[in-house]
Amino acid sequence: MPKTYDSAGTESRWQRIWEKRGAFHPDPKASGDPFSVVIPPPNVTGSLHMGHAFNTALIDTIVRFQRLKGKNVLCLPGTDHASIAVQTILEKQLRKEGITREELGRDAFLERAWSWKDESGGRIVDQLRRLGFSVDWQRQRFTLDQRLNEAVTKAFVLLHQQGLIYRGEYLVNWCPASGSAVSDLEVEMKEVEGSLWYLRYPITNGSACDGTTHLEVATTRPETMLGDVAVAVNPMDERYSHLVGQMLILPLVGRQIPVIADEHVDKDFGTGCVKVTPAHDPNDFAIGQRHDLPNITVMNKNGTMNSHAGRFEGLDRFDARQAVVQALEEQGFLLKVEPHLHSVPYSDRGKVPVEPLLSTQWFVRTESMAARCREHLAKGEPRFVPERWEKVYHDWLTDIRDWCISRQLWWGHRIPAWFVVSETNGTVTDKTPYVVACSEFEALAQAREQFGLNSEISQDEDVLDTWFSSGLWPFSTLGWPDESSEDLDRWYPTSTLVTGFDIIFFWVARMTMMAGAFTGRMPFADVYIHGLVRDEQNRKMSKSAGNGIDPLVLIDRYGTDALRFALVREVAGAGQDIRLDYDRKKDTSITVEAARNFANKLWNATRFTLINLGSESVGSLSEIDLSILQLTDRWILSRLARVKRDTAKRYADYALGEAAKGLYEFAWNDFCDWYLELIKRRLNPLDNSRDVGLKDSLIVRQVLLQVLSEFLILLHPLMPHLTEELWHAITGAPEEELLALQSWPEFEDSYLDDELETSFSEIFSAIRLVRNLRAVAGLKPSQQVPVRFITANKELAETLQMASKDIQALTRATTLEVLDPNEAELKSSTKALAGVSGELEVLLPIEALVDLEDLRARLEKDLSKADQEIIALSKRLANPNFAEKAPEKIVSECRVKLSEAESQAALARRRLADLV
RNA sequence: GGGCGAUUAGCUCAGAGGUAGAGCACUACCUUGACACGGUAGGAGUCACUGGUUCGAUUCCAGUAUCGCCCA
Repeated sequence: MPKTYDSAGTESRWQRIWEKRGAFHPDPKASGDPFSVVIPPPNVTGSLHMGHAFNTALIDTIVRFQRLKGKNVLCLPGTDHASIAVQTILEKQLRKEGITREELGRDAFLERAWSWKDESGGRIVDQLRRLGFSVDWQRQRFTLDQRLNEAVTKAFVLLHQQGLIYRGEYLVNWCPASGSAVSDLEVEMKEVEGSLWYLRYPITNGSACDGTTHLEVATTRPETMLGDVAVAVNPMDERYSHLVGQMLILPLVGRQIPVIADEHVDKDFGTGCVKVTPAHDPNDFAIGQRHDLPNITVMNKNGTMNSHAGRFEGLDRFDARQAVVQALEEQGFLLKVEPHLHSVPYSDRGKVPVEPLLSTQWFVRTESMAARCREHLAKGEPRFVPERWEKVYHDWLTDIRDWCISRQLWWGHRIPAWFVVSETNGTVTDKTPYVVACSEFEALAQAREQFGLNSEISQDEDVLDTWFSSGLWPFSTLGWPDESSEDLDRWYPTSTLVTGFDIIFFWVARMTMMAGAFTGRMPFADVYIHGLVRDEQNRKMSKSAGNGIDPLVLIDRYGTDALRFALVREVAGAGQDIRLDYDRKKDTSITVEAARNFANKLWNATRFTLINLGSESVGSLSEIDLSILQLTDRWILSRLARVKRDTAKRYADYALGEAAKGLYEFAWNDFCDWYLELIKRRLNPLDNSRDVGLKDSLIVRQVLLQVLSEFLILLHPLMPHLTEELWHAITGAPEEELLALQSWPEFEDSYLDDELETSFSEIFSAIRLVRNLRAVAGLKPSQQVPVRFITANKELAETLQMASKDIQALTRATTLEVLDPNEAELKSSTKALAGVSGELEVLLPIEALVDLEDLRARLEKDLSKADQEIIALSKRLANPNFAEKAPEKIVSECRVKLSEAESQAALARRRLADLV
């Protein structure tokens, strides 16, 4: 075994073996309780980023643990077709070639899309493999797969039958960049430095009865004034109430529009008068509905002005703004312009301001679906971890709006609705009736039945929002709507969903709504919500900001396991974001490096074990009599039992960061720093021949093997490749026998020994005290000196006596004595170095000339610390309220501490006095 | 405007009603038969601020400040 761990070779090898063996391809008929997870399907256009690595590390830790616990685990991978993203990429290609998608035609376009997907869409899947993700690749799904496509159609038809899908003309968020409507969730509000233009709208016939000649309106979007149909004021606004009902002349257009009163108008904004443009603003749309106003759309879907804009027709919306303002100014209608900070809705994907646009779209009626989810939630379904996200989910469901699901795109699930075009002279208008069906054949039959045998039908051109299919993911991937699917029967509802808080609305809530509607159950029992990975400056990583960190770079440098461990270890806090330190110039991360070092530490601990195991089989611990174990062995077994119990609980409770930290601590501190050092004496053949014996040498090897191999199982969910490699190295198991498929070592209460653990921490303190003294005295590590412990505490003395050989070995003591103060009195003659800790005093009776100043300073510091503690503790004990009201346990603890501090102070004083 | 979260060692973060912990960084010593991606020892913090509850608050409560996020 080489001295350092090579992650790259090991990782790719085990990934190959796992997959070749179908290790993670479960049989629905197999035994074990089902445990299932569907992964958040990454976008096929994407490449692996830190968010995927993080999410994967968490999911894989959970599912690998459950697999070890004997569950019948399915972890199902897949990708999402990402309508807008794919279409954007393809249209960019087409633009380069100088053609439009319309010229190419739908079928040819889709053909290209599929070949693009086949070539480039697999990249992210291969990258997920490099994370060692234990998913069932044989069950991999894509949202546009034939079966999933059928599921989407079925879902649409069912919802339509239930009256939960409707078609209607509403103001939607129009993304001019992608040429499609988008849902409310795909719109991001951005604070933008804009302007507030004050416009003068003249009153008809020159003036009103009070002589008012015009009204001033303030607007952030002057170009939309071409579509104004009214000016609204607050009914309580005394400045204007007498003008309500008066007509105004719309500048540039000349249309007469009324002054109306609407209580949603804010008296304090601008002038208190707002122009009403129902076809271009959501608030205005609502006002228009209330007052039965017409809607005048002045823009085309590509963001240019239409014929209603008169002479501005054809101008882009931003150019039109300039032109309209200029015209208003020239004609004296512009009063002033003020800088104004306001929120502008931007399209998530297109990165351009969305345009509220009146158009006919398909919507999902969400209220009843959301209500059903709220009912489930009241019963704790699903359970959110951490809990606080439940409120976020609940509040969104409570104040939910209908969901616009149609997209004017081609790549996606085509809406299964057919217009009966024969009813409207062969064209599709808003009035054209339609039928919804699972196939064109059924649609035609329906149309004939309803509209006569000569009916002609034509399918809606639009596709569905990608999230519509993602909403079905937990059950469509398992075979729904085929209710006889074995997978569905076995693994639905799924156990846990693991995802970032940023898609609770987009995805989690949509899945629960869809699942409620189609399966009557919530799609997962638990939702584990994690934070986002942020960069070294705490910024959210994003493609557009260009601050993403490529996980593959870190994997190449430190290994997958190191990256996984680092990410999980950072996540102890409840759903907080994690910040990854990353040096962009050097492509390094200290956090991941630390995890890599941990891997190397384990590699070497295993190397040590192998060197000492020898070639012959040592057998397993269960074959030997536990009572003949040495205390050191019982101690490490107790520590192991504890970490076994704690880790199982932490994995199961999604306290993954704590699990990682606990394992790290056990491995590095308990196992490597103490246990391995303690047993070296017993493993060493020279010592064996003297006083330890062959039998003990065999036992210690068995314990060593047992502890390490069990520990490797505990760590396996976090560092799967390394543990698989090391486990094979020490057990000699054949390649086909995988650690990933072993059983979790169950916690055994009988191994836990609190008293023994306490004793060992006393022993360790004593060892540290000696080492500290040696360091202070400047003794060379190689220099061996006698050590004398003095304590009045009999139990402590016994403990130290019991471990004297170990202490001697670890402190390089030539001899070791444990004395009580009286005995010590008799023996103390020579000058000695002295140290004090609690009730324990240590003397190194050496003649060596050392600078005693350091020692004095140290003792003085100990003394003042003890004195301070004495003051604080006696003050507290002197308070009658404390003795009365504090729990007895605390009070007695306090007394014990006081007496310890007093003895420490006394010892330190005596030693100081000796140091003349 | 409403809501949520954060504020603890130089950095990144844990923590719990009883005088603060880890990793990294730092200092000194050490190539000792697993490991220098290592070992041993060490230094380092008014737990953001102000009040309240309590025998006792860094921890619970209220408010303030700063930062971040979500919703409108």
